[in-house]
Amino acid sequence: MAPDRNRRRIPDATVSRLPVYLRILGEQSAEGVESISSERLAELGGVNAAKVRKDLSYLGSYGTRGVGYEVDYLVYQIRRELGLTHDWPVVIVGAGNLGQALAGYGGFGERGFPVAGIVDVDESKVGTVLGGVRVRHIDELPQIVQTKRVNIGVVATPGSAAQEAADLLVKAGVTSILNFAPIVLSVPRAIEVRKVDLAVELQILSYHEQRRAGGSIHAVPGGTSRSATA
Amino acid sequence: MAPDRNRRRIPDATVSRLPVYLRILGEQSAEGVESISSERLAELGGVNAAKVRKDLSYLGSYGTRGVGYEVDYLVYQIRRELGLTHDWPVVIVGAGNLGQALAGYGGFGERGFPVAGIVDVDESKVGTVLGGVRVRHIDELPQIVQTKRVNIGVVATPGSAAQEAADLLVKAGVTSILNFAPIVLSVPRAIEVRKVDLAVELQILSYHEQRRAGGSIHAVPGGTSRSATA
DNA sequence: AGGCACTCGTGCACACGTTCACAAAGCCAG
DNA sequence: CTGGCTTTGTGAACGTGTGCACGAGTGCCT
Ligand SMILES: NC(=O)c1ccc[n+]([C@@H]2O[C@H](COP(=O)([O-])OP(=O)(O)OC[C@H]3O[C@@H](n4cnc5c(N)ncnc54)[C@H](O)[C@@H]3O)[C@@H](O)[C@H]2O)c1
Ligand SMILES: NC(=O)c1ccc[n+]([C@@H]2O[C@H](COP(=O)([O-])OP(=O)(O)OC[C@H]3O[C@@H](n4cnc5c(N)ncnc54)[C@H](O)[C@@H]3O)[C@@H](O)[C@H]2O)c1
Repeated sequence: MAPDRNRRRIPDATVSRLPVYLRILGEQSAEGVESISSERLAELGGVNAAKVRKDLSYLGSYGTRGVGYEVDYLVYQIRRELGLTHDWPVVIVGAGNLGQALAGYGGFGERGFPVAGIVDVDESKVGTVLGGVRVRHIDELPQIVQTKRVNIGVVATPGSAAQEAADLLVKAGVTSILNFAPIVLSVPRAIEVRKVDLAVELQILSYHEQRRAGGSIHAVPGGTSRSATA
Repeated sequence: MAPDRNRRRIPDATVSRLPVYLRILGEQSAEGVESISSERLAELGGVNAAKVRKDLSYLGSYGTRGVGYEVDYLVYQIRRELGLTHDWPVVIVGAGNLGQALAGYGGFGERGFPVAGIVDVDESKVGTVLGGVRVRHIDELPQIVQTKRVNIGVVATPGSAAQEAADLLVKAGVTSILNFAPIVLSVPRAIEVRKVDLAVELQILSYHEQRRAGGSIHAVPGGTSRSATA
């Protein structure tokens, strides 16, 4: 059945850049800019102009040759393609350091991802209020997911509890997971998982630092020439 | 420091997976496992076995055919390649929700990235103690960077202040930046920047959710008749 | 010693992503 | 209407990443 997920597939690399374009276009729109060229958008987004055009071409031919792209219309098209025409409530599992920071961060709701709930096993945390949301016991997870129609879950538990948290999220009906714990989650194939691992990021930076130091161990500050982006 | 330090470059994709292997190997080592095959490591890391072997081959030929890899030795080699043979102190700019969560997170120090300092412009935050580190005024940033030999800076300010924070980090002598603010930083070419943008991650998940619903939800009433003539 | 089972290391083909380069398309001035 | 200028959209070349398939070592068992 429906062997063809018929819609033209947008390359992963492009999907990961569309949110960046979207944010920039939103800012430009707020500043009253009505039209923008791929060149300018590329500059603001720190990418190549041809890449911008190719990325946008996957949405359709929404530019005007010789002129550029109409900002508001492009915002609309990207939002539509990303499924941002309506809110996606999220549920957070784990109300520790990170869960609290996430709950207390207004940027989520603003961008269409309101926190529908936050749950924890720790009784001492249940009942406290974070960012306007009351922490509830993890047993209430299924109920939250169902009544609030939550599709996206966030795992913010220690690594040792992350797989269990993911299992509970899946059982409750969540179909996408954003995982902050430093482990590889095992989930059914149909579940989309994205991982954010700070330790990995730092270790990648470490690799480059180590490599930079290659010849002589001590890095010399200063002396760097500013990149002249206009 | 032989000229041979001119080690062949390791592909980015591999560098980003080495930390994952490292964590798994550490766990295995702690459990008393002495030897591991590429197949098993691939399973634990959620990747393809051939990929594991190819990745590890960039470090040199440290496996034993017919047997596998010696866990502790591999840990040593990966740590060496990633530059994890010594600590890399980091400095955090911005002691808000996120900065506090980061400072209060022990996992950093454990993995070789101790928090050398955390700074903020907000006088009311200066002096408070987070995760054992006292928040200092941003004017003290250069001093922290120099006395603690910090190479890595973390930007955890609002987007509007992130470029300024990055500029100050660079001026203070930092050469790698981990950016949590949702903007594209402009820095000298020599500076390595990595970005962690939660909004982007959520929007990517949104894309897949929207796509999943594709068949049953009619998002576009009548508009844009783009037939699938390819 | 020889054979066998196992697993690494890697050549190769293919998929995916990036960038260049240019014709086509649109706008505007005169 | 024409010519000149700008910018898009995309074919094609190139680079990077992935995964199969298999030769080459290694250890064990008989
Ligand atoms: N805090 C950070 O800055 C940071 C940075 C990088 C990664 N992380 C990762 O994020 C995760 C959370 O970090 P943290 O600092 O918030 O940890 P934390 O220990 O402060 O909080 C974890 C919370 O999860 C709860 N919990 C434990 N088991 C649970 C379960 N089975 N179900 C539901 N809740 C459960 C605990 O009660 C606790 O409140 C960890 O995996 C950590 O590695 C955190
Ligand atoms: N908190 C989260 O869960 C979360 C999630 C995703 C992204 N982010 C991003 O992380 C960044 C920080 O988020 P937050 O929730 O911690 O914000 P926040 O407002 O709680 O904290 C920001 C801190 O930065 C300080 N600051 C402002 N300007 C500064 C400057 N020029 N120099 C030094 N410090 C300065 C402020 O005084 C404040 O303490 C934001 O860019 C946000 O978009 C946060």
